[in-house]
Amino acid sequence: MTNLTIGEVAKRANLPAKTIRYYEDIGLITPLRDSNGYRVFRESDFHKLTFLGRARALGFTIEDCRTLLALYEDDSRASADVKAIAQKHLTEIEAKITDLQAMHATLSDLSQKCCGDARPDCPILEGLSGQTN
Amino acid sequence: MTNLTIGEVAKRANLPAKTIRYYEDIGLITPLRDSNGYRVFRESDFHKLTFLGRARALGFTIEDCRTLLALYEDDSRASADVKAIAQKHLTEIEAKITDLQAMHATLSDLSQKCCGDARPDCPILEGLSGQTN
DNA sequence: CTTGACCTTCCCCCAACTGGAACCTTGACA
DNA sequence: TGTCAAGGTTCCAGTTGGGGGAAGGTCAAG
Repeated sequence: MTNLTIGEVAKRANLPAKTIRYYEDIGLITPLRDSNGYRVFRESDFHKLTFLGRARALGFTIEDCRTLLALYEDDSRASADVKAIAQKHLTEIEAKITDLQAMHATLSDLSQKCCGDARPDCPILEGLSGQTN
Repeated sequence: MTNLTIGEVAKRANLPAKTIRYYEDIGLITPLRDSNGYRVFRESDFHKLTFLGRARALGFTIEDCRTLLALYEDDSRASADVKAIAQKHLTEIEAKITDLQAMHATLSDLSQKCCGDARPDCPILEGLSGQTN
């Protein structure tokens, strides 16, 4: 249960093996190696991988994940440092949502005006071409 | 007013010159060339660029832009073809918004529980590490 | 002894640009 | 005429976060 191959840890952490190799490549994890060259994943590696999986699923960048992981490992961290990263990310998420909502509003507006039949008249194309009509 | 250099058309279309060169590279526009090798942009090139700028601002992929531009140029198009692309894109935007809202909900939940002071106790890290607490 | 399922490294590919190097052209000014 | 800055040109590399696939090593089962 403690030492896993990449395939086993991939299943348990629910991450592609490719992704795990990539995370080692960029220094997020450092699994041991067996005499045959195979990676050996300890519990601690598995925990880091699940941590990374969740953080990525929440949209944190790899660099944020690196920082969060370091804070996670640091018993003397200040929770303020973690919260600051989370708040910054929340702000970015809000900005993206706002952008997408604006796009959606504009495009659904144009789309509603387009009857979508066999004729060439198209308010969507007119809107894109800049006709104020 | 009709023939522009890349710098001039970049200003008017509000696009970086680099982006315009890239659009030529991938065949979205085909400006003429002067005897000195400089690109020469006609009105029609300018119109295509503003069209592309707007379509990209609405989040359409380059390939969607290529298709939309072809439809724009095609007088015998069916508006249904345009509308189909728009509707598909709207659905994708909606999916992204939903994803981001879910991330936001989870993360703001965790963040609210974190007092964010100098102490190490941090519900955000606990949440990321998978503690059901 | 071979087969199939693993594992390894390596390199290229994706979107949609952006930055920078090295070099050419043009117009203005001394 | 020399030169300088501000344009233009091409080409190459890097970005994010991996994915696809080749070429080859390893291991357990039959």
